[in-house]
Amino acid sequence: MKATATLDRESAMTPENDLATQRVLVVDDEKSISELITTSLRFVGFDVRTAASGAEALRVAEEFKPHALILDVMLPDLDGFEVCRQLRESGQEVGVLFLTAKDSTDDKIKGLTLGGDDYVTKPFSLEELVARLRALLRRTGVVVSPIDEETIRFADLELNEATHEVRRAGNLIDLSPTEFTLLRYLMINADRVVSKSQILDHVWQYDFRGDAGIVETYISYLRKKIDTYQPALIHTVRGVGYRLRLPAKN
Amino acid sequence: MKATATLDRESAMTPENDLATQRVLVVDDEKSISELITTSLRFVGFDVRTAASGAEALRVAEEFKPHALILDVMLPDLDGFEVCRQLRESGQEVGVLFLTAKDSTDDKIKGLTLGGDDYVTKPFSLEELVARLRALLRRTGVVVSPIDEETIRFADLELNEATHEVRRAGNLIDLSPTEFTLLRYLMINADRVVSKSQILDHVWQYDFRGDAGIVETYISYLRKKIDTYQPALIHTVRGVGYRLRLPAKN
DNA sequence: AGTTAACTTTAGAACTTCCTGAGAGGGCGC
DNA sequence: GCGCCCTCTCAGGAAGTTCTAAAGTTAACT
Repeated sequence: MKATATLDRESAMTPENDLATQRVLVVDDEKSISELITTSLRFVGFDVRTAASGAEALRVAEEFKPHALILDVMLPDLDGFEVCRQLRESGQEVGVLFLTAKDSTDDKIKGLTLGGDDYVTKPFSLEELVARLRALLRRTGVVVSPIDEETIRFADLELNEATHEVRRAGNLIDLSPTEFTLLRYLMINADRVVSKSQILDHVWQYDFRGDAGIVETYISYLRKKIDTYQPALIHTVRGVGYRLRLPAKN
Repeated sequence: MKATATLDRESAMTPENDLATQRVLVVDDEKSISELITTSLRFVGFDVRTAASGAEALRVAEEFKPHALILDVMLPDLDGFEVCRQLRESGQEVGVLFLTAKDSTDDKIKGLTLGGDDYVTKPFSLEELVARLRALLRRTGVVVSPIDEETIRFADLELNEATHEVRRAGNLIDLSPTEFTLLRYLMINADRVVSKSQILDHVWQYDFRGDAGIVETYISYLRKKIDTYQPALIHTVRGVGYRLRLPAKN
């Protein structure tokens, strides 16, 4: 499931194709987390390896040469920052997306956004993680895939990943973080029906234990903000899910 | 148990089909469930084996090399996720369709829809299960079956799985979930007579306890929606069942 | 032509799903 | 530590769906 890319003539049908595939090393000692991330990233087209400790990460990185690391700050041996430091010292150009606990007040986290790196707090939603990873790779200059634009458009709706701005018919619309992620998910899947449980799985944090009713509430919020314009774009497919679409021809 | 012999179109064996036959391993400790699934999958052309525990699943998988697993999460020994993990660890590329109770809120389920895997909640209808299994095999890149488009067509009827849109002669038709599943079943079996009990077995959830009269009612609903156009496509074969066909006969 | 079984249609009761408003609770910034 | 924004739960009502049951229609067989 890679190579969604337009194949340029030199690389078409050859192993060089794989050169466009971005390599990500996931470092976390919690198996369930690293599996969740790995599966998801593989599906959206990354080449993924994992490591369960700082030492292992350094070992794997040396031969895998990842374009980016997803790196838990809390590791059994070295901490994430130390792994990052040693990696850079050995001359590897690599973007790092740190995973940290929410209550972490570590100063080191600050200032990361000055460099190319970034961090995501646990628990995260998969949509969020993938979006941040892509933004990081974009910043650190690694090749970008076609589905990796900064602005997603559907009809007169625009959503900008970089600025987090959303516009309908040119008018700026203010969305909360959850509303933003939900709208992005709908836009990525424009025209397809997505079920409430798919939405829940992608947009909400992986440890959310409530029921799918929350999705209805947020759809309602979104409609109030974006479907006060004509025509309505968010449609309910009763018993199945929701779908972003233009008024049906006929 | 029901599961009468349903000879769907795609089970007609030709040598080409044979090469493309996909292997599915069904893992469930409830015999009635695993038999129900097995019978159905066999009739739609899959090569099926079963296992009643996690350990057995791993053993069978090793020599059967399935393309996909249908895997109950609740197993007497290892849980479904552990089976999945060990399988992947041993290097087997395999898509997994998990079966879970409706109220299961297991974290591990999350992310499956981003990854290639998927899950179905019990009780399910066989049409649903097969549709999801096919979608999964499509995603994980295993051989593609002949009817593997997102839209199914018959005469001037179109049914799109992704958008859930149904059109007759280009006109959009609004169907309830049950009507949609019933029409899909008729379309998959276009030109072939399907009995009321076959329909009941495939379209309704396996724990439906009512009688086959419901099928007549739903056929009537469908006719009102799709056979108000000429020519009528849904035909009764008295004493046998129903058949989707064009008037041109022989 | 009459009888019977098979099928069709309709009506409506029971149920499910969806929408929305109100409000509790938590976190963050001022 | 106060207020504001955001998240989430819940509950009532509206709308849509499912299913049963009964009455109407057709076909098949004598």
